[in-house]
Amino acid sequence: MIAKKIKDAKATVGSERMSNKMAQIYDVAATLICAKGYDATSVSDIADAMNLTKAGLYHYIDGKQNLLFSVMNFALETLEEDVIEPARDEPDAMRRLELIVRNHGLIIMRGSSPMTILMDEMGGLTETQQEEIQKCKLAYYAVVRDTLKELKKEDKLNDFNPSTAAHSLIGMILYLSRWYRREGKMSDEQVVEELLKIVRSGFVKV
Amino acid sequence: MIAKKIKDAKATVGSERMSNKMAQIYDVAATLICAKGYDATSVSDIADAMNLTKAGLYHYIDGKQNLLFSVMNFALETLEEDVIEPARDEPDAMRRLELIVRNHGLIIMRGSSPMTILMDEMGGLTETQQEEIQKCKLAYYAVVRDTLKELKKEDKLNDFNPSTAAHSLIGMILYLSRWYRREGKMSDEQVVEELLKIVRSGFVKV
DNA sequence: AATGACCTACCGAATAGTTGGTAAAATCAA
DNA sequence: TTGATTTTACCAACTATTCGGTAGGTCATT
Repeated sequence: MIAKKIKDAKATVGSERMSNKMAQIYDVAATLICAKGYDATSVSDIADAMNLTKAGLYHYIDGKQNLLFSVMNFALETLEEDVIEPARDEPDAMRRLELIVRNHGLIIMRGSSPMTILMDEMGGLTETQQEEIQKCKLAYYAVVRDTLKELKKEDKLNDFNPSTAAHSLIGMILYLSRWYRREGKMSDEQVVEELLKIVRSGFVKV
Repeated sequence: MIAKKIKDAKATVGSERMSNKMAQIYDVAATLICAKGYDATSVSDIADAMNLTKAGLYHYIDGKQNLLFSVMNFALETLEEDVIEPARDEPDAMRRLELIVRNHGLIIMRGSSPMTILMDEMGGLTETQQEEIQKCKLAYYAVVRDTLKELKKEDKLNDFNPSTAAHSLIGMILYLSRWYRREGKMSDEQVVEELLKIVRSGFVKV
């Protein structure tokens, strides 16, 4: 009880409350940008959705472009924590591949708007920012490709060019955001199972 | 008779020149929009690229939005002529599937900017226009799905949900525009072969 | 008194689209 | 064929609006 009070008090004192608000801003911005596109979303739109004026919102952010950059970095953190980290901890290449498909697929189907923005709104960034994000994307792509290469070494992969196969696999996963609807017939778990079937029989030697 | 022929010829020359110019406008617009995005491409940008003033360009188009719509319809015509028509003429489901992957893949890798726009810039359209384009996209998707269903009936398809498989396949193909570079190591034909390998071993029973 | 969390009111730049023209080409009448 | 008329293919200049961003203020909390 006392502990809680202290925690609450501390929360009030600045940084946590601040970062709560920042998180909320990122979330609201991501939702809007994901729905309407970066250029079509004005700073005022975001401010309105936050029940702030534009100038009020500018108290928290330092420009529209940097806000987009932050949202994208948030998406990359999610990707790192929920997909790459678990994959790194899995020594078996086959299970690692399945983990990647499952975790990345679920993130997208559960509607992570930052993740969608990460793919669609690169043009809104500075060239420097683009390069930084691109570097992270390539690192992710490398994880997938290396896993496929490892499978090939174990003779568990069909005779594919691992690079093309990795891109194709990622394309398949990312495209989920364009067609999967939560109101539809299939649950996200069911779709993951279907994807895994394709991966198992398509990429992996039988 | 001769007079009519001459008139027709002249009419043809006139309207052909016109539609040549229109085609050129669509092409230039598509290239710019594909490179920078719809919102970030101003009508003046397109006019400049056409060596016209904005007012001069407006002589040919009736608004930015309708121009985008026309470009997208142009992409759909390409899809119809170069992918769907050839597929319709192929009775064998297996070969039909291969034709789709090959033809659609090649269009994208050879840099059809209208095709990329078709996927990325739906938000720039009226709702009515969006619905019209979406209808065509769904028709294409249905062709792929029905082909997969047919293969399943012939017992040549692994036990997939044809709907999910169709989406995944299309996602794989469309993603080509995001990673394939003509300056890279692989030729478009080579990539097509890789995709077909994935399709053959992944979607089709061995 | 100082700081954080806002707001009102504004600015400069850019943009989609229009108006009112001109010069040349195409069409038509004699 | 020629002269008159209409149409085509443009352009310079302008309007109205929107947008990203800022200056300078208020007010409550600390």
